[in-house]
Amino acid sequence: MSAAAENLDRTLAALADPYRRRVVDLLRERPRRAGELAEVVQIAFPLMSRHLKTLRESGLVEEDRDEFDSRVRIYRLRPGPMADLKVWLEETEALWSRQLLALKAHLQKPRK
Amino acid sequence: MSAAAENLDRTLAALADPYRRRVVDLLRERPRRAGELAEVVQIAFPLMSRHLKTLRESGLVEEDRDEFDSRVRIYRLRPGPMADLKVWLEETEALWSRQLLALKAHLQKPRK
DNA sequence: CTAATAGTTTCCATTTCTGTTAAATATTAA
DNA sequence: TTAATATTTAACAGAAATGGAAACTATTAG
Repeated sequence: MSAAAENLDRTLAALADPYRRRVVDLLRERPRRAGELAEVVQIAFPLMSRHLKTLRESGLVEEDRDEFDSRVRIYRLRPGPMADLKVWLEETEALWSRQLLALKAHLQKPRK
Repeated sequence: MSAAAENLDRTLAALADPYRRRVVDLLRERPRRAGELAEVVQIAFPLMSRHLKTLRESGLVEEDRDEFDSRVRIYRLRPGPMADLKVWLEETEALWSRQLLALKAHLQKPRK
C-alpha cells in the first residue's frame, strides 16, 4: 500500500474515537492546554494524555510548551492530515459523478 | 452529543479500517459484487461479508441484488456520509484560517 | 529545600475488534 | 430433486483498544 494511503488510514483511525474527535473540534477554534481539554471533554487527565499522544502520532496535532510556564503543554491542530483527507473525499466525489454520467449515458441509449 | 456528530463518528469508525477503506476505494469507481470485492482485496468471503455489514450500518454503502441472479449482491457507495464528512473538514479549514488571521493581527500590533 | 502543579507513563482488568473455520440460507442449474 | 453457487451468520480464539488507579517526571512557587 502506498505511503499516502497509510497516512490516510492513520488519520482516520485517530479521528475514529469520539473523544479524540471532540478534541479536534475544540482545537480547531484555538490551541488549548492539555488540562483544559481534559476538563472540557470531561475525562480524567491520564486518559486525555493518552488520547493526545495518539493524535500527536497521527500527525493531527502538535504540542509545545507555554512560553512562561513550561509545565503546561499547549496543543494545536496541524493542517496537513485533514487536508489530505479532504483531497481523498474530493477524488471520491469526482469518481462518483463520473459514475452518474456513465449511468445516464447508458440509460439514454438502451439498445439491448 | 448531536445526532450529526454521532453519524460523523460512525462514518469515521467505518472508514478507519484499511480493508474497509480499500473497499470504498474500489466502489467509488463502480458498484461491485461482494465476491469480487473479496477477491480483489484478497480476504476471505466471511470476513468481507462482515466488513460490508459494518459499512452498510454506517450508511456508507448500500446493497442490492443482481436483477438476473438474486444470489449475487451488488454493493454501491452512498454519497451522504462522505459529503457530511467533507462539510466537517471544510468547517475545520474555515476555523483554521480564522485562527491564522487572528494570529497575524496579534503579531502586527505587539503593544504588550 | 519542600510542597504544589501540570502532565505523562505504567500496570491491569475489561471490552471490543479481527480473522478463521464450520454451518446455514437462499437461489439457480442440472 | 439434487447439486452447485453466492453470500451470510455463528462460534471461537487471539489481538488490540479503552479506561481507571497509582506511580513518576519536570517545573515553578514558597
